[in-house]
Amino acid sequence: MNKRQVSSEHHHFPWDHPRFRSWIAVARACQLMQQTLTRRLAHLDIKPPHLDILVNLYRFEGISQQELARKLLVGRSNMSMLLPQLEKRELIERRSDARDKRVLRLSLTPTGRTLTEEAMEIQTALIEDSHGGAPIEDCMKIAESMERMIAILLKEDRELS
Amino acid sequence: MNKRQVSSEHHHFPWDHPRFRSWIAVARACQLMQQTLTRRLAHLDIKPPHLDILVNLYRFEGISQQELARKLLVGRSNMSMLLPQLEKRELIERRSDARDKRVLRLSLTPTGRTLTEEAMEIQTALIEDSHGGAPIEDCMKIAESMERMIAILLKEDRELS
DNA sequence: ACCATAATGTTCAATCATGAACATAATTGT
DNA sequence: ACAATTATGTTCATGATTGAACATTATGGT
Repeated sequence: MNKRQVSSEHHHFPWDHPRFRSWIAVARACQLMQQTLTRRLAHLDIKPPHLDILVNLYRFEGISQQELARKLLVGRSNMSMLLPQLEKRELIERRSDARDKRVLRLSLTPTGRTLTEEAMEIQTALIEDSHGGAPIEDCMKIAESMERMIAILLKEDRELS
Repeated sequence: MNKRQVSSEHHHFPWDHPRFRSWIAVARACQLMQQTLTRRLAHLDIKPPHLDILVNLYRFEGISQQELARKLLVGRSNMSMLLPQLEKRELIERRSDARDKRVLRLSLTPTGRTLTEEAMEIQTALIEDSHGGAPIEDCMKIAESMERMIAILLKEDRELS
């Protein structure tokens, strides 16, 4: 059915659109995934936002707070609130850059690295579990679709700044 | 040992797993979608959580707060916080059920209905935009995958209650 | 009928995320 | 060189979400 026809008809509801239904499913799956991950991480005393940070520090040693915030699609102020907590727990370190005195370079402590590895195991296991043995090719196609969407949405983002 | 070392059979880092990368993409897409939707709804003075509520009231007239919370995968207390706001703005009504004096039956006011229709247009348009003309069949496959995941995760949910 | 249990909704304190306003440091244009 | 602009990080007030404790009402077992 044609998009234009659909949107000009009288008796159609958003939830009758395949794209709409599909997107609702994606959103609900994300929500559930977050909640389940929160439960499974509870015994490590970290939450999904912390894990996101730790994984990125694991991957990109020496990243700045700004870069980190951009990768995570959150505000800088969010990092300013969360990172000192992780620093107090001695999971991460913040050292100021000699060249640019504005930036703080982030890295994991040995303790933080160990914790991150444990947490990543949990996350990976959850992702495997929740996929229930679905074929890898499906995953790849989903990833493609999502990355296209991300590109489109980021473009809109940048256009209004 | 080289961090970047990856065998074709065994993935050493989470981000080398197709499922992991795919899931990260899904999560980021959701995040961006929420942020964009928040911006596009701003002039109506509602946010995505409010829209979720309104759409469900549009669809399921007379639903209770408990049922609504279950559909939205949020806590009952969340509804107790948000619904009075919408009621004060005269977008919804809450009438107590005669048969069961515990439950409050929810419905949209005419104003609320109109606002909901406007907001749903915006949401539908955003979903269409962000998909960038991807084929409907891809959407359907994604929906299937997500619904399978939702089923699996809900099962785990119920098992520990 | 009666007591125990479950279901529904509210309140409250705690936590998370955000944007605006701010301070400091770097960069650019002239 | 210097003023204007941009970039980085912090602080603060605000709003969203949660879970626990609570009050009220239904339901079930005896």
